[in-house]
Amino acid sequence: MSARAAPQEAPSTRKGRATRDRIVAAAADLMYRHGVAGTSTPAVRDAAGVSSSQIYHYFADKDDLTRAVITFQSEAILAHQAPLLARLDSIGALRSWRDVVVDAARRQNGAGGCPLGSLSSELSDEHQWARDALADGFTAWSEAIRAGLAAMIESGALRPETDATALSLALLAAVQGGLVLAQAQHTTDALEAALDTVIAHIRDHAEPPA
Amino acid sequence: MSARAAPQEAPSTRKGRATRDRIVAAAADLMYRHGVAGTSTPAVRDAAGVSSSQIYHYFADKDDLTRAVITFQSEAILAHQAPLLARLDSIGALRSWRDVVVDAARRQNGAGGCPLGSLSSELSDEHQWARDALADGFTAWSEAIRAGLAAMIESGALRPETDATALSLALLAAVQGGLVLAQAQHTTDALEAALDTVIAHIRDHAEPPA
DNA sequence: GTAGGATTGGATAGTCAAATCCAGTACAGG
DNA sequence: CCTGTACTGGATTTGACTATCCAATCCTAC
Repeated sequence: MSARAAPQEAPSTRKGRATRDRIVAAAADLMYRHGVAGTSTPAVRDAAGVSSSQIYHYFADKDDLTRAVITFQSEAILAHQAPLLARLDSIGALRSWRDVVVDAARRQNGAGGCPLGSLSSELSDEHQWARDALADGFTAWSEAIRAGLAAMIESGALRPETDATALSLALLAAVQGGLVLAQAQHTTDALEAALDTVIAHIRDHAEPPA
Repeated sequence: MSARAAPQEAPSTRKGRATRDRIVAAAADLMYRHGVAGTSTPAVRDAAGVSSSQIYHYFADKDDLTRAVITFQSEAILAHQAPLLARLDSIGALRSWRDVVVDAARRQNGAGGCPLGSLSSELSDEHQWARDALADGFTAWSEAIRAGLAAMIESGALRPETDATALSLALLAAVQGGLVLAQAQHTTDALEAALDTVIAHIRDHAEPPA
């Protein structure tokens, strides 16, 4: 019984899982740096140190591997940001989150953009399955931001009537747009301007009157 | 003397110019819908109704054609938005511009994203020449927005100390990020939230006190 | 330890895109 | 008109990539 017909999500042996993970990690790295179309399966094979057949043993085709990469990147971003977003309790904490995002972009001169945003831009129009997976990733991300803002409302750091949903979307859009521009302009100016503007608006409107 | 060695920017005959323009327009359309990597030269050939050799008569290679497409899209966007941006004289005019952007995105359900943003996301990391051309396009765009805001300052619609440069970058980032999210989520919610937040901030801070 | 599925290696079809070649046609200047 | 250059058509070469095949090896359960 080969896995060919329907590659399993989880290989049954420890070694199999390790191989599968290595393939996904290598593919994620290459696709982040060169795009999906710019990443060939031979390149993934070499980077992961496996042979061609492994890839097609664990994944039905390149699309299936790409889907795994989308999931991988969604989880990586959330794992990285969730701790920060879960601890939002003041405008200062929001600014700290801003600094983390800006510093990350600055460290690589804007190169790469957002792992999720880049994939979305390349795949969303073309593949329904990709758009669904990417929309889920973005929704989880904006939801994490929204939850952080909701906690700030709860704690009294923001006014009760604050529209946390709209503001979380505005913040996420600021991140995405700022990163797109950082990629082309090699400056985080736009990213900073966008985030600072939204955060200033939150400060002015959402902070309870002294 | 063939044009092969260094394809001229402008064919000398009327017919040549028409052919070249047809190729660029077809390539721009295909690359907008399917990405650069997803657009083959045979596809461009068929869409433009020319033969393979025409493409390589007018362009050194696919990269050269892509460069022409970037220029084409930059000019198309500016041509479309400049009239609106040149006439900014009030917060209401800014909101009208916002509506045009949002309506355009809504009409296609977010599909396609920004013609310049998509190209940037795909090419900026990989090709220096593309990043330069795209950065120029974004700079011209943000400059047009900045000039509009500057005119509002001039006319007294905004306070003199308003940072038009930062706000123009924030607005452009809001557009780019909102369109990225619209592509994946098939909603203009994030685009609207981001633009509305920045515009609200401008209203609150930049309008002169009554 | 040993049987049988899980995993691995590498060669190889089959497909398609990028770029070139060369022969033929259209057109502008004299 | 006529000559040379601009332009056009389509076959073709070359190379890369996706996906498959099958034999060999490794593990794990018994």
